[in-house]
Amino acid sequence: MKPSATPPGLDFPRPLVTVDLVIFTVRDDALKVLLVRRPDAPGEPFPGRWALPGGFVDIERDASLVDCARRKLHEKTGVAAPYLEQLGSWGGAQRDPRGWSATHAFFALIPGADLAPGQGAHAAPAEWTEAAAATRKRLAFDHGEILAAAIARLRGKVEYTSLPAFLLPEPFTLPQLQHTYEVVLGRAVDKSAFRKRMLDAGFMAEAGLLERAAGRPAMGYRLRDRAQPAVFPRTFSPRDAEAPGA
Amino acid sequence: MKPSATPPGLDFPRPLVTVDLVIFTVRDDALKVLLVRRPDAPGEPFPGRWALPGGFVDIERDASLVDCARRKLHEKTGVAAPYLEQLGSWGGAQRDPRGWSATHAFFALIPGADLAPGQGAHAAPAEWTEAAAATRKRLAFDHGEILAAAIARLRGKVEYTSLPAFLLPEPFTLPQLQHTYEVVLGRAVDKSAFRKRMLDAGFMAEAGLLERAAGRPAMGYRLRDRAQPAVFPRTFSPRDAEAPGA
DNA sequence: TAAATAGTGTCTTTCAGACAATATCTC
DNA sequence: GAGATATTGTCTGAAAGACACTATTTA
Repeated sequence: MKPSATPPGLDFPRPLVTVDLVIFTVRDDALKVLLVRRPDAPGEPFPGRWALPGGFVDIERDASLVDCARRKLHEKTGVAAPYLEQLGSWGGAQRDPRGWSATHAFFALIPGADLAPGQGAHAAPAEWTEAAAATRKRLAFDHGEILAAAIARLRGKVEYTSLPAFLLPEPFTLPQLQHTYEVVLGRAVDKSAFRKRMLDAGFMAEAGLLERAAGRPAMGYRLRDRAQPAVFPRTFSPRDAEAPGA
Repeated sequence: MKPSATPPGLDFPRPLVTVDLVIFTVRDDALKVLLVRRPDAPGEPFPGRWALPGGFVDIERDASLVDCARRKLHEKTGVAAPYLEQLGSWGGAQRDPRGWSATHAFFALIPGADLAPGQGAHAAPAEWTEAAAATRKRLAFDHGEILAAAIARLRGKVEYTSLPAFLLPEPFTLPQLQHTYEVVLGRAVDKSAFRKRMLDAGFMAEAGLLERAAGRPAMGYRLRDRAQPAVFPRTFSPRDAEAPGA
């Protein structure tokens, strides 16, 4: 172990350091985000309030910030290797009553099918909340602001990336993917143009025909790269050119 | 003042928290970034190495991370209100020999004309380095990685935003702006298409004709909003669709 | 008038959007 | 065949890229 005495030159107060997660999925035709309840124990800030899942960085266990995020995500959802992207950091004297704190926010996309209702064997009660409804809740800390930034980033990127593909279990069909886009964007997109764009981008590989409940079977696809989304040279509807994340 | 005793439940070791800056400007037809030399004092990590400007968050002085970034930027360059954007955060057990540390990286764009050579009345020797050359130096900490991320973000965003306008002193002309784009992108862009795009985006206001050394005077422009860049619905050259930041 | 730089016009190609038509499955 | 869903084809309009042309200054 390392010596516990603070080296000279470093004996000044340090901020609290946390990692928070905005975990998205699409379920029941709606974009949902995972919220947890703050504990009610005495001394806890924002008791009983809804908050983003997260917590302090454990410098004994976590080798890096991303490791910490991945660990917390796995604890909450049971999902091991989702799409995970850094959203940004928020820090200041006022955001946590326990003192100057800085949080590193990540956002994750997980397939709807990966969510058994009670999954994530963790203590705090968690709930999948519709994104629009979640922004209207008065969340703990500055989590309302972080959530809003995450939704803006997701919506913005969906206009010109293949991000929604990470919200679907594989293999998926083009109509399913289109539906996911429409749910996240909140508007309909043209079928023909959509298919041309997706197929031309070349980020999917065919994975055999999939039977459907009714109608013609659809081609199934898998992602060629589960780590990085494809980027399109144009946004979907030029009429509302919206900003990218960050 | 607040009690100095650590409240119960918070008595675990905390990471070191820093802010680092990637400060860009365009000067002498090149994209440049500000580097500083690490001190040579004993106990200092990476003595004598080049590094990004930055340092520890001072929880007494800095109300927030952005405040801290703005303060350090002003100390180094004398520039008060530049374009400042969060780049991301890097944290882990290995990046600083003094212990588990997390840095919040920002990137700033400042006009070339704002740089008197010796400006920024600060101790450490600082130097404007060509961006490409800076990436080849062996920087302290993980600053090489941070710098690479900043350059990628800048290049990516320049494809579809008005960011280069923040690298010019006002008022500026369209040919000057085009030249700045070309310096950052490292390739020529078509004059006609460029002008159409910039003028249609409507982020500039006319500011009177500017005399030039030779040739016809050019219209001067000012930014309507010095805080936010304009976003174009398409990238410049569809042939290389490149990713946005973050 | 020549040189230099700023600004505009025109043509072509590309491609998203709209929407109609066709294909393939179940019942 | 009817209904449902998947997939493809065709037309059109808007806009970017290429590039030639015009405009306004100084020497």
